[in-house]
Amino acid sequence: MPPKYQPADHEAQIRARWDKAGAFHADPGRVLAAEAAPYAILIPPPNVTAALHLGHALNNTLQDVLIRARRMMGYETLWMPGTDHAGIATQTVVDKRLKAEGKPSISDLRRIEGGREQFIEAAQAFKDEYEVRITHQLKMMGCSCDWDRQRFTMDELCARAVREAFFRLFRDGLIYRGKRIVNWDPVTQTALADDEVEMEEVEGKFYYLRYPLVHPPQNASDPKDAQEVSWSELAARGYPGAELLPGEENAYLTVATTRPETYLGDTAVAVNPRDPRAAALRGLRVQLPLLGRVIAIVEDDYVVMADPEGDDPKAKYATGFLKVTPAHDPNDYEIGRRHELEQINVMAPDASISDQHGWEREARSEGGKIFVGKSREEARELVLKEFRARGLLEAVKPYRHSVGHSYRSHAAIEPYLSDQWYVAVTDGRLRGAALRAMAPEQRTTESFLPRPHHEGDGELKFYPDRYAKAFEAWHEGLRDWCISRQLWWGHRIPVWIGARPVGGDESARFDRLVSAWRNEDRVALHRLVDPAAHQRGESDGQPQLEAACIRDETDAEVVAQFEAWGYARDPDVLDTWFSSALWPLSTMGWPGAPSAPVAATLDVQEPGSLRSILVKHVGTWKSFIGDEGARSGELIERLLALRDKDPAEPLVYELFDGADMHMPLRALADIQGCGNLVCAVGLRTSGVVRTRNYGEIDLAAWLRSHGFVDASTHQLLEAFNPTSVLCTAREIITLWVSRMVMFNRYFLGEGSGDAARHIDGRLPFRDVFIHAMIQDGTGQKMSKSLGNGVDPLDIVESHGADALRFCLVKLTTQTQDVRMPVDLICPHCGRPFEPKTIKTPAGHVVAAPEQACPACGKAMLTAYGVSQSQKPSSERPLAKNTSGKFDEARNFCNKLWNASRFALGILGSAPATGAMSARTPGEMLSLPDRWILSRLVQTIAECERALGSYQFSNYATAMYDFLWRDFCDWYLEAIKPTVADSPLQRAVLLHTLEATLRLLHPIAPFITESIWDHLGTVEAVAIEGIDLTPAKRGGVLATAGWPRVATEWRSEQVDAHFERVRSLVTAIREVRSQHKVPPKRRIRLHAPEEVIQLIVTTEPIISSLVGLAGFTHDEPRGPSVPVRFEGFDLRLSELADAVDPATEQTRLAKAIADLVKEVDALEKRLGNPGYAERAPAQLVQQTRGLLEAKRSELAAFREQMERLG
RNA sequence: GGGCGGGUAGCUCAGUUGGCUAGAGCAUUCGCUUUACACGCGAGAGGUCCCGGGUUCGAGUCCCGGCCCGCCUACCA
Repeated sequence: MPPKYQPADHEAQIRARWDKAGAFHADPGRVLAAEAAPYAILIPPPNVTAALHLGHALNNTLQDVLIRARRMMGYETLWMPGTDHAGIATQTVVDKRLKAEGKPSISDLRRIEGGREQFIEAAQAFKDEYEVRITHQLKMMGCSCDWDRQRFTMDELCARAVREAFFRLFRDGLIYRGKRIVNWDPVTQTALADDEVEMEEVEGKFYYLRYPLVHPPQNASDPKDAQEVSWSELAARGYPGAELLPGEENAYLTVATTRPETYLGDTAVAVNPRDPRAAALRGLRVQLPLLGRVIAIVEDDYVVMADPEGDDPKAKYATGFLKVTPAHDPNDYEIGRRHELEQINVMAPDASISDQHGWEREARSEGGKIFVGKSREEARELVLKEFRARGLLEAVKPYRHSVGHSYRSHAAIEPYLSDQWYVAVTDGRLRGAALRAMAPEQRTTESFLPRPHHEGDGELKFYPDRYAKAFEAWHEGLRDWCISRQLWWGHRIPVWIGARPVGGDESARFDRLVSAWRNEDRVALHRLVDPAAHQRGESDGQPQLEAACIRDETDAEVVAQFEAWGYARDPDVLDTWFSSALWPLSTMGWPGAPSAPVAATLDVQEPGSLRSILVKHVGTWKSFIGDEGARSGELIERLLALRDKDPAEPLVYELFDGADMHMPLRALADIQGCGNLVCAVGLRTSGVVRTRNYGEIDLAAWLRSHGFVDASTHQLLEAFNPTSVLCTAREIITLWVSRMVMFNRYFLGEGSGDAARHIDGRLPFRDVFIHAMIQDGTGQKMSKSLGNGVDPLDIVESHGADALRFCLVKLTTQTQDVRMPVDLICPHCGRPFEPKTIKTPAGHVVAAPEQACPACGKAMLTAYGVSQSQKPSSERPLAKNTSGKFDEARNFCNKLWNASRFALGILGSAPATGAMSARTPGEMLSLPDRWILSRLVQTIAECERALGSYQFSNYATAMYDFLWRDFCDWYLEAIKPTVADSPLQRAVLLHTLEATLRLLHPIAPFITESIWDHLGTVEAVAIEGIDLTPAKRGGVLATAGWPRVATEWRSEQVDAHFERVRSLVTAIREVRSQHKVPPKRRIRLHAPEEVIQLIVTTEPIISSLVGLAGFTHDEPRGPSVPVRFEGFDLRLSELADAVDPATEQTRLAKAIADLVKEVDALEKRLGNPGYAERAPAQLVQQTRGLLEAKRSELAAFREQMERLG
């Protein structure tokens, strides 16, 4: 073993060994057969938008620690890996990339036939690239995922789950379509969920606009004849203050707004009914300047009354009159609903003023047309200009407020009226299921409390528990979830919209067919009625539009027929979180029945010859063989060729009826008649094979790309759901955790069709662990645009994967977010340095885009530079990152390496004795041996406790202290003189080392595996009560047993005994150091019998640790100095040729000063009358004893001082 | 506005039912090529535990108030 641990020399081969051993592949069969308890974790699927940064490294390291520990503890473990398609994020990135490459981007593709498909292809390629990169990063970090089961949220298995889930929710009335105000991103032109909107403080302005008052016009449709209302008229009506205004002039109301341009869509002015002016205004109207539109004055409690002196900023700025724009403001929309106001949408989807989207009337008039085609910003200026010109702009005041921005395009959100799909998450079947799931002790409100003896209820627990509050509060204020997105990249909504045929044969045929299909659950139909509109009674007289949700989009018969009736598929896709919410179900094969019988049937010819079996639900024969040249057509062609023509016959395949998986279908008529076909393929090989017709292919990977899954996939749900824990960051609690709980419980529940009788199913996971966020060195969130994110691979390169992991684990305390100051590594000379920073326009502090190496002076680019679209070159390469934060962990790994190297040197050179006694009682062991075993027992307990309560930092700290402070500093040093001649000591050494490697393996898998490999041949005497079970698969430590050491080895007596040795050694070392005794000089100890006994019984430990030439009862003859130990006066002699009295005086003075302080404090404590009375007697006794000891020590030192003169 | 978290050594952070002298890593001082490790070994120095009250025999820890910092959430009248 080399004297330094170089991670790069080991990590690759260790990964290969794990891979070869199949160490991480989960076998649901063992769980179902009750051979092992399950322990499962679902990876929070990273977005394929970008490579992973340190935050992901933290997230995944913690999961790996948990899963590796449980694997060693004997659980059947599954860590399900995968990635997320991240709809809007990926679409934006891909679009940007297309633009940068000069290829047609979305705006171009929208205009051409097949543009959508073309874009999806580009996105798919992008996804493939990043999926590979992300997977590589995870593997480099040592993540022990079940890589054979890796999923993607848009792969066929997941897509099937999405369609099924949508269908069931739709059928059960939990999905509806409605015209609502949504958060509209005018740049990407899609609706966003509330949580995709970021609030940003902006310096805005309040504009005060005057709206003239008029009498209701005679002819409502022609407002030109509206009569003005004068101030004197208003005064006569009792309007307070009107008499002070010029009586003949036209009276007006002043509204305050931050968005003057929306006045174009105003359909009312609202006033609080308690406002003293309200009564006088009853029956009057307001006429919008330029447009001439006459709108009502409505009374609504929502309106805040003006209060210029008040503390409420709203009241302070308010005029008491609120302009109401139902189509462009969510609150106004609600007011509009209450007062049945018209909704006038004045904007196009790109937020420009438009006469094409609901605003026709005045848009073409003289006053209105000047606005058409203007952007929001231009329109605002124009409105202000026109109002100012007419003397209708009363005032402008600066106002600071937050405005929603798209988390992707960063454009200001436009509240926009549009048709969207919603999930009724506020329904008790969904929200209730999530709230009832919460552990009762973490609840603070009384709604939806868990019911006794109800599966899943009360089982969901948050760690740390404060996060339960966020979860609960979110559900209390929940609104229905907008799930449609006007994007291309995502799961397309499986709904066809159209009008049913009216009258005649076709109508009858429709009724007949559709009713049959509904009975078969192949389609569900709803009239497109917005519940809100329905309430208002607006649904009557509307065209009879219907939404048909088709359960299986490959159900060609149904699809073709609906399209023949003129139904068209909804172009929108689903919110990414819809598929994320199904992650616990879709990755485990839901919906689908276990397909275990397939194995027996396929394997009948040569039992045991199949390495793996993959299955796919293919629907009908027609959909399976597909059209000429289609993807599925290629599939069947190759399957046939590989089975029937290839000499190696690498596979067998059969078709089954999904309803009966015991007998394969052989007759063509049976196959063609079956609507629920399952294709099962048995592979005789694994990895890449050479075929006659298709060159070298990895059959398993190829089949997976066609939607085939491992035959055991459908057993996963039974075996591993609920999973054990979900590890994530707090920003996801609401977005994701809640929705997984709702969906898992709903879809695995029973009686879903009927709200009253629905029974919640089980949870997707029982524990939710929320970990810290990693920020950059100045506390800013890591982001791609700031270039302050760190690629974990940079750290793997500079410090090694284990150091990366150990550091992250040690940082994970219960409270703190983590700041990670980052250095650059010069790509020219390899030296690290602290980068120069700059302030971005937005005020962020980042590394300057270009840097010069302080050592070699050459130039380089930073990630921020690249994000500002600078291109790296050979003169200016991209610099990698590193951070001194990881040094501690790297040093720790090196320490472990060297301690092991030392131990192996000893263990390898001396053979185990012939006498391999099976049981070695403790009495035969030396003090340090018994002590290290006692410490080992304590350390194991601490690690287990920490792991069980997700206190990761404590786990790492326990290992650090045990390995470095106990094992290296004391145990190894103590046994050095004796270990070569003691087989027992060597046995303890070996077992302790091995147990340490096992304990540390979950945190530092590479180095422990590497050292374990060297341990293979070493033998030693067995020690009673130490249980180290061998590796289960491929001889790798990752599958070896967690160390079990009998608690009998823990001994407080032994600990105390060894502590005496340690404090004597420390006391003597202190004197040696202060008197500057050369390290090699041997000194002599003069001590009373009790201390001599301690030394004699533990020899040669103390002598060797402090460099004693000898010890004796005798008084020293030459010069000597005193040492205090356990109240005894010891003396050290032969420190030097002459003791320096000045040094000694300084030392004693310091000791005396310290002791005086301590004695004072103790006296004060005991002098307090309450202390003796109220404090526990044992504690008081202890304090008295301590005071005595200190006093005597103090006296002794003073005496020494006097003797010195 | 509401909620949550944090303020402990020069820096980054531990400190789980209140209880012996408040800990670690880095940095720093002194000494050391001690035959596993200088990514090391030995010995030090360094703290009004943000401020002010309170409860208690006893408060870094519990309660109240205040001041800073961060995050989440609400609000575009």
